[in-house]
Amino acid sequence: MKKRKDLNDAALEMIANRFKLLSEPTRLKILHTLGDREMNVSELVAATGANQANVSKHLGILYDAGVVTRRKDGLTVNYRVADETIFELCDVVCSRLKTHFDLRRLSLNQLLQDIDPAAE
Amino acid sequence: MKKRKDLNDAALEMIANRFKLLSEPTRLKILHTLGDREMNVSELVAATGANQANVSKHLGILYDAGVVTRRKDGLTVNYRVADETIFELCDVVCSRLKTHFDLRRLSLNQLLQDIDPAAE
DNA sequence: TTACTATATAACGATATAGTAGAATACTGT
DNA sequence: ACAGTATTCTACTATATCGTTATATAGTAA
Repeated sequence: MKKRKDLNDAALEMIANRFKLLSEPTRLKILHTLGDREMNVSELVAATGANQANVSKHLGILYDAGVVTRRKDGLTVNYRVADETIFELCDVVCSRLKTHFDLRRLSLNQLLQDIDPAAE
Repeated sequence: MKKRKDLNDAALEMIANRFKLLSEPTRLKILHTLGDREMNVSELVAATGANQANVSKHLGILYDAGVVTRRKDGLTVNYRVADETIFELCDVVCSRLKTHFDLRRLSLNQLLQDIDPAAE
């Protein structure tokens, strides 16, 4: 009983950690810049406009979490997204945000029409 | 072009904020305790074992983000999950974690068998 | 070896936020 | 009005982490 509770808490913590990975704009930008391609750090720095050390740090975090793979090739290190569910998660959030905004826009239009039915 | 980049950055930030909501174990616990029911703060405090002020604070955060609705009834305040995509997101993460562990278990079994084929 | 490049790491300041204790608010019943 | 209860709000501490600068490491080429 206590054990089960602990297990659940541990599971919740793992799930939370997964979400925390995606809760930073810079990391999301790196992941979406990567897409399904393989890119090295310099390319990611150029594409994202972020600081090199910062990009490297975030890539390290993503690598430790198993979200990206790393392939060393001479001087450069190539990264690639290893966990496709990342994009699935982002899609769900995007859809949700979109419908949210659509609903708000509808409400706004309704409000505007209530205020001045003649206007278009 | 610059405008589009800014827009994208804004979008990424909104998505990141959405994930940040789910990146705290206590909030996840509250949401999963709620499920599809309506519960008041005291019930959530009892069910989660968290501090009352803490539960209230997290509920406020979730309310501001539109994840839960709030219905006042006399002394108590009843909360309910308003954004079902939350559970969809958690499901995706859970599946991912499960397959991850399954793969690790398979690798481990393979390793054990490689070491000692006679053992079962 | 020396110079150069790509990446990772260390150390630091700034910021954000979780959790908590206590005060303040809102409602109910007497 | 008064007492009691449910909830929120207000500081406050502790911790985590982002971004940055400077440095270290690893590979390449001369």
